[in-house]
Amino acid sequence: MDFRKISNISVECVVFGLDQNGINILLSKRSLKMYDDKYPVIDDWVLTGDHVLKSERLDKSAERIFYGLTGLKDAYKKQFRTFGNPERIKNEKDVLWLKSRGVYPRVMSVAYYFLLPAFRVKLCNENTRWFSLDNLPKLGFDHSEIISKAFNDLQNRVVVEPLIFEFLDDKFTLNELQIAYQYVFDVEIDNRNFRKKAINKTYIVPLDEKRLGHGSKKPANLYMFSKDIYEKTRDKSQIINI
Amino acid sequence: MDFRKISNISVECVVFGLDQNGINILLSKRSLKMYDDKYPVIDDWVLTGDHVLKSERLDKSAERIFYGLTGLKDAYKKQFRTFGNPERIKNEKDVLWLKSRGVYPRVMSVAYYFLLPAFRVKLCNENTRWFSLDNLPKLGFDHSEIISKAFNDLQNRVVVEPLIFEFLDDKFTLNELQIAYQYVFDVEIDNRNFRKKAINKTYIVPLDEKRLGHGSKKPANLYMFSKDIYEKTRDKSQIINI
DNA sequence: GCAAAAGTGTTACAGGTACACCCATGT
DNA sequence: ACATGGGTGTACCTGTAACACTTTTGC
Repeated sequence: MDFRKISNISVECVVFGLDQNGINILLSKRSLKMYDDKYPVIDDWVLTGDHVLKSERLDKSAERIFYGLTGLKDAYKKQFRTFGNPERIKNEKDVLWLKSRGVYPRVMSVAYYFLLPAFRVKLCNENTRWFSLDNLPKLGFDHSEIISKAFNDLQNRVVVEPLIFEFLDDKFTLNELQIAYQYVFDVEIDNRNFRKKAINKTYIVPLDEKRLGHGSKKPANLYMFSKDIYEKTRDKSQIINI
Repeated sequence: MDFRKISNISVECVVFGLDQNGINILLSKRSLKMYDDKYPVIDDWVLTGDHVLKSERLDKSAERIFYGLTGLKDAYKKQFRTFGNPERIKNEKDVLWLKSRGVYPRVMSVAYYFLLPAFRVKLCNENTRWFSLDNLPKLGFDHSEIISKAFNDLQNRVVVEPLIFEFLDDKFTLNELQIAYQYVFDVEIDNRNFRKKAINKTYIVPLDEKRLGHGSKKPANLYMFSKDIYEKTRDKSQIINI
């Protein structure tokens, strides 16, 4: 195993976490102090990434970075795009940052996104925190673009693959599922119609278990997603939406 | 402009071309002669790719390679994945090939696919030709995997975006459209139902023009796709397939 | 006049949409 | 007893699936 870093290739991670208020992104603080400890030259937020190691698979690299960020090992991840234009880093601060790290300025960033319910991440320091997707701060590098491309890919994929369940706990209520869809597509869904549809899906399996609390007084029935049934019952006829 | 090549980053192009018989892939011959001109050590088929130039955008690189291959400048292209595992090239022949080129063995390949009607490409030498997607030869490197990932991404995307039209001429008949869907999803579609559906889409615009020939005796009505209308009439309510 | 693809209509059923109130429980 | 989210039913309508024959033209 060769642990040296490949100087011109990095992996960047977009972590999407769903909570009651919507979709959030996990960002890290970037700060650079030069003349004065109190007033850093750079003090903003960025996605988390790192250079790929010489003998490391890309997926492993993404997992390593994600683990460093969240302490978690299992979450859905998707490599969705590589950003590598030469003029990608042109902003003065970004150039300064890279120089301070001695990095060659044209870096290919292989970008991944991760999906999970936000509560799974236990934040333990001030340098990492959630930001609401629709209220992001100004980000360093081209990370705003990376996030918007990631979200776009996510929206497309949710139509076609059962990714929505990645945002939920293993056991979830139908209302939680509905809310997840609403946030992902920024739409309102009729609750009665949604439940009918959901209950008719064989791969959304009702459990003999209820959840208390969560603001409600009446306990809600829990369901789970069966990937198994999903794959067995999946057919192509839905397809021709033209 | 710096025309030197980046040694560890390449772009690979998967060119999908549709014709009457289905979906085809454009491949290039790879051959390496060492001891004997008649019996090359390597003589097989691969995707076309090249190293990215030092000051070239990734998209431009893909366009340059595609142009070299087909002589065409305008075709739909999509960057769909980057392949860069260290153990990606392990086959003896592939290692030999790279050595003969003096290339560093861990290369990140940013992979694109292109969509077009096959007839647009005028083939002019023996080293490039179409192969039917479901009857590919044994390919060098990990190119089989790249193609299958590309096709998979394509199938997903066609559900969600109007990519199917990229496979057709600007003016097309409804039967051609139907056949395109049939090949992409490997399904049979009822012609009457399909026509009803298609005619009801406002973005599939009937033209006052007919096409003769093509094996048929009766001329077929031509249609065009209006991206404009598509985008204006697109709504999110189709979405919740769960 | 025949070969070859283009084009057409109806019926039955499934699934979607719109819409407003009662239920179970904790406090 | 009241506040809170959980949960339900119906009528209408739209869209889909299944199905077989006629039309237009070139040869």
